[in-house]
Amino acid sequence: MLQINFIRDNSKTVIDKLKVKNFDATNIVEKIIEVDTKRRETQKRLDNNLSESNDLARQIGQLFKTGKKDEAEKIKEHTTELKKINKELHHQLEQYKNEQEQLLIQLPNIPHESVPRGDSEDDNLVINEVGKTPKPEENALPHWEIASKYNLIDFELGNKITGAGFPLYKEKGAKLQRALISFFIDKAIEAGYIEYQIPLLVNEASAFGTGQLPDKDGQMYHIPLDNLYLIPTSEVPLTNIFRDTILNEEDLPIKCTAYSACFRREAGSYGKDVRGLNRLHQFDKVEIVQVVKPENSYKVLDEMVNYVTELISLLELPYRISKLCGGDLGFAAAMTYDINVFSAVQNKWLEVSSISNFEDFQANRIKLRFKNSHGKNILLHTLNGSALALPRLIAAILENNQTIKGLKIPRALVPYTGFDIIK
RNA sequence: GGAGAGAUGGCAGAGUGGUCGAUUGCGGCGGUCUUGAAAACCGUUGAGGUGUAACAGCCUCCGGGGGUUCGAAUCCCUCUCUCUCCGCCA
Repeated sequence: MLQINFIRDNSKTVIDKLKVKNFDATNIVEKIIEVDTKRRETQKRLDNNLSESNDLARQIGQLFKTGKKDEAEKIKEHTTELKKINKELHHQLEQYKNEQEQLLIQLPNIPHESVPRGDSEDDNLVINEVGKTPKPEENALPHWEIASKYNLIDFELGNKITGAGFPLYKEKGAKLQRALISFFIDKAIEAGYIEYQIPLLVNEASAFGTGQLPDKDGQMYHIPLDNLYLIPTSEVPLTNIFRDTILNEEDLPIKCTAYSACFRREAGSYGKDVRGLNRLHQFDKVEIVQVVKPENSYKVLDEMVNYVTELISLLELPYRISKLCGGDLGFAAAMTYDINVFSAVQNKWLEVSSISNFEDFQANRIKLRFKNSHGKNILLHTLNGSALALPRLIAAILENNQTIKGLKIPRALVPYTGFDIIK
C-alpha cells in the first residue's frame, strides 16, 4: 500500500510512474486526494468539538463536587447537543477513512525508475545468460516420460488421489526432492538466514498483509469453515511474522528462510504449459525473505539474485536472469528479477525463482517499522525470493542430465541423495 | 464437541464511573557514583491522527464493533481471539 502522505504530495509522479505498469491511476488518485481532504477537514472539526466536550465534562464534574447543580445542568444541555453533532461527524469520518482505504488498496506499488516499459513477459529484459544450453540427444525424453521411466513421479496416482496438478513423488524421485530441500535450507543457513517452520494455513489478516488479498483472491485455496487460506508461498507467514512490529535498528537486516509446500489454484491455466511439472497446484519451495533499512534494499536485491544464481550454478544448470518489465511486474513489487533455467528437451526457459523488492509497500500494509536514531518510526523495506522452487528445477535436471548410463545427479546434491546416478 | 476463565503499554501485572494514557516491577534509554563495569540511586520511556519550517498544542487508542452516562479501561450488548479442564485424537 502506498502512503497517503506520499500520494498527497506527489500525485503526478504516482500517476506517471504507474503508467509503466500499464495502470491508469488518474481517477483513483484524484478521488483519493478528494476523500483525504474531506477526511482531514472532518477530523479537525471532530477534534475541536471533542476538545470542547472534554472541557465541559470536566467543568460539570467540578460543579457537582462543589454542589452547584443548577449550573451543571445548564452546561449539560450544551454537551448533549455537541454529542449529537460529534456522533454524526464520527460516522462521517469512519466513512471517509473506509473510502480512502478502499481506494488505496487498489493502487499497485510504484515501479523503480529503472524498470522498463512493456506489456508482457516478452518485454522483459534479459540481463545475463550463463551456461551452455544443451542440445538433447536424438532419443532424449521430456521430463514427464523420464519420471515414469525411472519410477520417480506418478502423475496418474496424483490424479487418482487428488486431481491434476498434485503429483506423487516416489522412491528416488522423493529422495531427490528431499535432497534439494535440505541442500537449499543448509545453504540459506550458511548465508545467514534463520530457518523457520511455518504454518501452511493463514488467516485473512496475513493474506491481506502480504497483498494476496484482495488482489489474488481466487488464486488461493480457501477453507470457508475456518476462514483460512492455504499459503501460495511461505512468503506469507514469513513476512507476517513482522506484522505490527517496530524493530530496533540493530536488529536489521533480518534474514529468514523456510521450506514449505505451496498451494495455488492456478485458475485459468491450461494446455501445454501445465504438462508434467511445469505448473502444479501443490509444489515445494524454499523461500528467502529479508527485512532491511530502506537505503539498503537495492543492494540486498542484487545480493539475493547472486545468492540464487549461485545455487543454480551448483546444480550445474544453464540459467538466465531477466528484469521484469512494468507490465509483468507484480502488484506489490517495485522491481523483480526472474531466474529461469533451461529445460533441454522442452527447449524452454522455466521460471524457478522470482526475486522482488517491495520497498515499503508491504511494510506499510503490515505496519513494519524500525526506530531510527532520532526516535522516529520508519517503514522498512521487504524483499523475498524463491531459493528455489523445486518442480521446474527437477524438470530441468531430469531433461538435461539424461545419459545412456542413466540420470546424472549434480555433484553438489550427491551428499544429500546418497546416489550419483539414477538407473 | 462440552464446561469455565481471560484479552490493559516491549514484557509481567494493578486498576470497577471523574485530570487514568493509565499504579508498580522488569526491560530499554540518559545521568550520578566508578580507572572501567556491575550494583545502588535519580530521571526518562507507547502508537496513530491532526497540526507546525520544526517544536508546541489538540484528538484518538486499555482485543474489534455498538450502547448507557455530562463523563468509561471501569457498567451493558455483541463479535473475534487466547488460555484451562473434560472428551476425541497424531
